[in-house]
Amino acid sequence: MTAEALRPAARPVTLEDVARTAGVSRATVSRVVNGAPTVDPVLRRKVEEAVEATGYVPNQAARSLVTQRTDSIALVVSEQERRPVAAPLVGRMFTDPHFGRVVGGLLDVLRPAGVQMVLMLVDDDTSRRQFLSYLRQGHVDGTVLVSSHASDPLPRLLAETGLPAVLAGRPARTVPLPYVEVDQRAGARMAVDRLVSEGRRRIGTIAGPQDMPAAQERLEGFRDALAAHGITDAPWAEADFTRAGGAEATRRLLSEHPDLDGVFVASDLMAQGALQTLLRAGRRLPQDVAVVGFDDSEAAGACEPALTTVRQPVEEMAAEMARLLLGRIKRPEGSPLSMVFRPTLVERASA
Amino acid sequence: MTAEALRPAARPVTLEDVARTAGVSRATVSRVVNGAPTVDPVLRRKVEEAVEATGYVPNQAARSLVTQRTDSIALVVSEQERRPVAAPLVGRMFTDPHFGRVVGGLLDVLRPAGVQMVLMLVDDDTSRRQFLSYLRQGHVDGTVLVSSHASDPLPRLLAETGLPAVLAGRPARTVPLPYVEVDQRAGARMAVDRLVSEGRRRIGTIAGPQDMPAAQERLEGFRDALAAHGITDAPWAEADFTRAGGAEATRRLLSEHPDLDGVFVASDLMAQGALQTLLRAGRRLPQDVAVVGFDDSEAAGACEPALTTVRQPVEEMAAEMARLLLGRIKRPEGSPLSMVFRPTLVERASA
DNA sequence: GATCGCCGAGAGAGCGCTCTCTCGTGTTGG
DNA sequence: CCAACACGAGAGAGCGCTCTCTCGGCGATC
Repeated sequence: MTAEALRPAARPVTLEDVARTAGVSRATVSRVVNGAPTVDPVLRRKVEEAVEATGYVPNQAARSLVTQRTDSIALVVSEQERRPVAAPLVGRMFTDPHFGRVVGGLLDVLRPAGVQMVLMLVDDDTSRRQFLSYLRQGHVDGTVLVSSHASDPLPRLLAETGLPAVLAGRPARTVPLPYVEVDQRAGARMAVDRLVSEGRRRIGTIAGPQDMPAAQERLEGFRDALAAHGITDAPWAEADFTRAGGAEATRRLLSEHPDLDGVFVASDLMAQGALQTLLRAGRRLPQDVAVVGFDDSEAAGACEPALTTVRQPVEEMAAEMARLLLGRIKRPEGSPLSMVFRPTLVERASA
Repeated sequence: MTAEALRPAARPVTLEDVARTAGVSRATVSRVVNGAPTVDPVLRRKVEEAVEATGYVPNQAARSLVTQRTDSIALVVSEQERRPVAAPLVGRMFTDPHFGRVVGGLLDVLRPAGVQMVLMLVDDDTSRRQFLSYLRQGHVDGTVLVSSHASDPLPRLLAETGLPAVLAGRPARTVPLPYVEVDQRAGARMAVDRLVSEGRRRIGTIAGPQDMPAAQERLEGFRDALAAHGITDAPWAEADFTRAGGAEATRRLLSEHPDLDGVFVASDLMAQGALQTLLRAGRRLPQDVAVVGFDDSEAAGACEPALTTVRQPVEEMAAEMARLLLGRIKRPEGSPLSMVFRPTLVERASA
């Protein structure tokens, strides 16, 4: 490696430079770089050597300008507007291990495809406007949108741009965009079936925020499953998908229904809080109260007792989102095909 | 909004179009869009109306091509090479809540600056090469590198590109790049001081992987602090910064030193595992064994008992990295100025 | 009243690349 | 042996934008 190669201040190497050192035209170098088949092997070799010698790297901006592609997509997290006071710096979504799994699953497909991922946060009108204009600027070829609140206008606005996009989870209102999600109702049913098969009859649930479609469906699935077992009483408390929220909601639920012998908690993180509350209330687990979580996060196995939980294949779902999106980028006219994954029950000690 | 505006298939609006509808030249539109001062207010108004009417959004690729800037940076996570078998799809880094806090802190500074963040994972030669060539392509203006392993060649390679970059944490080998980190030794000292002031004398530590500089320094700080208190025996066990690893290492440590009355665990996640092991071994916490963690993650407060821990201001540190990077992008010739933050002790129930 | 200077706007040259079109060469068939 | 053809390579026209340079018009100066 020459000193030249180390100095980026020097004029960057262009196609022209490579062409000159290889003794061919710009067009030929372009063909070689882009793997066109119609190049004489001898010339190809010469060009490759010239590329090597000059340290040439294509300029993405110039390429995008003519191809109208950027080979990158946006991962957009749309959160509820921050409250004016005391909110953490930036949304809590990023610290949720669930989100990390989504990122991992996406990258697993995007990286081999040579597609980069831009991470964006939308949490108010300004950032929403910025994001939409960013999209229209053609800065990314498509979008994966993580939007959890039913009232979020972003899925609709995104659909209206007509640009390729995929949603993480079914939107509250029907929108002409493909989505990927787990069968929430089936998951809740599995949890209830497990609790019932363990002989539990006084079963409650800690539900997620009822302005989130996913949380709504888990609650509805819970109720339907209980009804299917002939149980009409379905006590529940709402929490915010955090550990602390789960603990607090469990306290409320327990004070109103001290005789509970089973709980379906709509996320593992909340289940951690629920277990804590139950233990502190003197319940033995699972003898007195059996608990089933949702997600099968890494923490589930580390709970005390280890958490029986409904597994959703987050990484595979994320990978599928990436594939769906790349497909739509390639053929935008195809019909928006969604995918619903089946959850499975992971049996551990808590139920 | 007209039907036209909704149809992206239609030829996108360019500067030329705006210029025509406003009855001015391209140059003037460009001046208005970029806020140049030397524009007649009347014309400016006309242009703004034309921009509004046409729905014009500047093309980033074209702009980058001439300005040589992209207004985006890369957040690069460099992990140890994956093992060939049984490794999870993509590195575990993303599911670590610590990482989420870093992302949040970065975005907090980048968003107001209008700078986008591209998330990249480097975990083998191929992806490293891809990343470096991505950089040289000028696809991003700078890099924030999260690299934790001492043997990682990436910090050096990154420095050699001469492009703006900031490191999360001090690199093992000195490299001409600014870094941001917490004073690891001081943190370990705070933990030990706390344990000693609680009357503990038989103190061990669960250290992080000793191929990570941060983990090394915490261990060294631990030893130095014990020595300062006249304690020469410093038992320790190494773990991998995971919950399960922390639990396992604690088992080992405890079997060799059953009389331990205090433990400094080099991360909260590992501390969760340590608490579990200690409880299962019949120790009362904190009466029999006091425990101090490191990080002050969200989970620390949710532990049973709540974890006394060394807080590092992750979000502020990340924000500082972003500021440092933006500064270097603006003035690359400035000297690479690093920052070391002071940790604080958060007192809870475990020690 | 002529000259100078200044300010604001337009003209136009690229930025580095892709891609179509054209042309020259080698190959095949009649 | 020549026409028809295939194929590989070069020429050149942009992609949409910024920015320098130039120029017209105006007020100030002598």
